[in-house]
Amino acid sequence: MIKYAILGLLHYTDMHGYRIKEHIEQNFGHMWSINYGQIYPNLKKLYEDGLISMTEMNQSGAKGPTRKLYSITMKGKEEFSRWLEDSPEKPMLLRDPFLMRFVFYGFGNNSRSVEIIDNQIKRYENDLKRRRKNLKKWDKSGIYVRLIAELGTNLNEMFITWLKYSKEEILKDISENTGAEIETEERRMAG
Amino acid sequence: MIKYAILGLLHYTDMHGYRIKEHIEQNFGHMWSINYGQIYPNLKKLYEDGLISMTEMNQSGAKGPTRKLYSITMKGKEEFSRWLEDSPEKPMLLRDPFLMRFVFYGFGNNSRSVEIIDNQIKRYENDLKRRRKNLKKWDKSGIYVRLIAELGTNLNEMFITWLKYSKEEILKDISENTGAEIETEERRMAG
DNA sequence: ATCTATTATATACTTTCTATATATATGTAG
DNA sequence: CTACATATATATAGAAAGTATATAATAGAT
Repeated sequence: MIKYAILGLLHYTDMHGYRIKEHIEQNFGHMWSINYGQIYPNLKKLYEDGLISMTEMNQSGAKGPTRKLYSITMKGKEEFSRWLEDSPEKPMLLRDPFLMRFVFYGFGNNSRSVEIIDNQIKRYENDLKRRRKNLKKWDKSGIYVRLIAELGTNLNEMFITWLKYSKEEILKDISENTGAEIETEERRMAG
Repeated sequence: MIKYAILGLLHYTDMHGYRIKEHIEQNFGHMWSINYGQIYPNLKKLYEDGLISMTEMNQSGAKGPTRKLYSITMKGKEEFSRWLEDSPEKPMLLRDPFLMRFVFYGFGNNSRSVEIIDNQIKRYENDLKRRRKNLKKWDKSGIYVRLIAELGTNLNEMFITWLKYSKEEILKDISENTGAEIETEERRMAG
């Protein structure tokens, strides 16, 4: 899929690997993150397959080694279009180390869980602030990019609401079962 | 992370690989999916590291090759607890072949995009129906599992709302720029 | 007696992700 | 003026996650 993300970005303008990462981080960031270890091997493969072309830019005065500027070819555009109009095969995949832990918090220490939830709330409130500030910026990038940005803030808002609700529910649960909680605590200390 | 998911599940009861997959699909399904190719190598590794123990069950009358029943060890429980109380390092990762395409729909055919969006709406409305039907089922599984199930339906609802809103915005945009739309269509036909 | 379905394990392969090495130029602290 | 930090840029090894498929054993249907 990264392959197609790169082909998509090259529709806007020619880019080299480093710039592609910057671009993704600015535009998709906090929803999507990428790594050089994903970009460079993909560029290499795309080049070998003739989906992109390359020219080395021996820019004097610029920092770093010579840039390799990539450009999408006709063949690349064709394959991208085919992919774009395909029905998305696989369902959404949500992978979150916090949520992965959350399901198992019943086997752990309740007060530590509440602590971690508080941190998540802070984190996502900061994210939301930043998102809202940048929201207008996307208006000029076309309707689809704008809508994705709005989805980002919606998701963020929903998640914060759920986190706060969860915290209340957990605190209620703790105060209702104080005896059981002490028992778990003792078991934890013993283990 | 799959490693810890397995260790977590083994807190409930001893299980073999096939059962673990079933369990994950029933409980985390449509939010999380897993594969034998992920389970068996992980079980092997966990066993070698002494985090789980294994007994071969030569059950007469049962189908298939002998089951390998795994059980979490003290060492396993300790490592799991350490992980559980850790602060989640990495941010949420959302990977969706539909959304990945969506950002680039500006380079494609608008009516095809609307078609795909309609399919997504149908799909998530079915998901939501199923989720709501199963929601009560999780009440007995403890507060954290229940809350995760509620997050699932919240996410589902939010996404459907956004999809319907997006569709309207796109249709509005199309009717506002009919000239531009015809032009893109012509270009597409020529390419 | 053969075929299909179900239960179960295993592994090769690909893609994605993390970590780190390397090259070059600029700015700055000692 | 040298040494060190910082920014730009490419590259690759290795780990983790995900896909595809092979294999084995048994029950039940044709």
